[in-house]
This record gives sequence, C-alpha cells and structure tokens, in this order.
Amino acid sequence: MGTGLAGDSDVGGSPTAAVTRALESMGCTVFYQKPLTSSDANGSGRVVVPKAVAEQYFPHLDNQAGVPIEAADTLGNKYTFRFRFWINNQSRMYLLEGVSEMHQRYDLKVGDVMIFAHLPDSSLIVAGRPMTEEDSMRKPPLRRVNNPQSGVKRDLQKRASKPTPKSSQSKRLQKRRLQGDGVFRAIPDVVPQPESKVFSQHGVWTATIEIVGEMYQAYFDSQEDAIEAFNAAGYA
DNA sequence: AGCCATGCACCG
DNA sequence: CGGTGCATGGCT
Repeated sequence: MGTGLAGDSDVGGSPTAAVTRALESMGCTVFYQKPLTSSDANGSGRVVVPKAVAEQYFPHLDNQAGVPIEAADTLGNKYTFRFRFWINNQSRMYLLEGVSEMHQRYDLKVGDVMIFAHLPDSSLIVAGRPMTEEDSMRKPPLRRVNNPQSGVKRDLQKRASKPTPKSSQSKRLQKRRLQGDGVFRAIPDVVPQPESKVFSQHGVWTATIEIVGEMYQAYFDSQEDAIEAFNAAGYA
C-alpha cells in the first residue's frame, strides 16, 4: 500500500479520514483549510486568515477590534474565537484569536491543518487534522520544490474542455452557454471528496472529480453536458 | 504591488 | 516579561 495516490494513502481509520467522514455526514461544506505555520501554532492562539478567505467567508469588519465568532467542532464542542484584523501597510491582515483550546484538543502542531466548514445553515464548523503525506507534497508552509503543471492536469484539461464534438448530432450541444464553460479547474484547499460526481446546484450543473488528491470542478448548462464531460474525463 | 509569515517594540 | 498590535521582509 501507499502508492502515494490519493485514495489509498488515507483510507480506513486514519484521523483525516475520520474527520472527513464526520464533516461529510454533517453535510458540511469545507471552505478553507489552513496548514498551520509556526506562527499559527506557537501557542499565541492566533491564526492568520488569508485576506481573500476572510473577506469571502467571514463577516465584514468595520473596525480592527473585530467580532466574536461562534464555532463548533464535529464532536459538538463549542468555541468562541475573535475575528479581527491588523493594519498592515495600507491593508488588512486578518486573524482568528482564541484558537488555543481547539488546537490543544486536536493536538495541532506546525504543518497540521485547521479546517473551516459551513453547515447547511451556514454556521461555522472547525476541525483539525494531522498533516498528511499529501500535504507535505504541497506548497506551504514547506517550500515546494518545483511543480510545473503536471501532466495529469494538462491531460485532464485537454480531455474535458471539449470544444470538439461539433460534428454530427451536436445540435443540442450548441445551445447557449450561460454560465458553464465545461472546463475543469482545480479547487484549491478543498478536502478531496471520496466520490466524484455530477450534481446540480443553483441551477448550474456541476461535475466534480478527484485526481491525485485534488478536486476539479467544471460547470455546465445541462445535465447531459455535465455527464458527457464527466464520462470523457474517465469517471463512470 | 501586495500578501502573509514572523519579528519585535511597546505597554501593562 | 507576556501579550498586543504593528513593522519588516521574503516571496510571488
């Protein structure tokens, strides 16, 4: 075992698998995972939240004192963090304060991952998991060696971005593309889901596939387009 | 051009 | 002397 491929590198009773299962069974949507830096894990109880994540998924802050943030973990433990920002240069640097208790409970250290997810009712769920072998292959906090566009990714985009089958019965494929361009794109920092699938959300058909531990997603205007590309990508 | 990891000055 | 809050600097 241990081919290095996602799927068999983390099966069974590993803590990561357990956390993933717990989150999934609760209907959680993971929106960010932070690999803890030494600053995050040095006991100060402060975790830096990337600005883009903060401004997309956390409340807007009018002042740097911030607001309390209620969260729970998958075991029902409750936490109250403080979401705030520092003035940095002319911009903001966002932090969560008060994470020590949760970090201790999960024994999180440098390189381990703090998971942020939402329940369907949008309440915040947090979880922690140890660093996986896969994490250590990724970029931060450990400097990534070099990874210029893996062949798998290239092949995937070629196969899935199908501007091709316009020959015979492609009449139905010519319907207007409103929102879906049918191109698979990597979804960074998302917990790889065990199953690839096609589903509809907000009226947009979405094909989600997992390749070597990374999730890719493409949008389509119709279910049949989605399924066709999904199958073309090698997942039936 | 600016993020963000971390250093560090200041304050109690 | 430990925490806060900002400054600095590596990296993209």
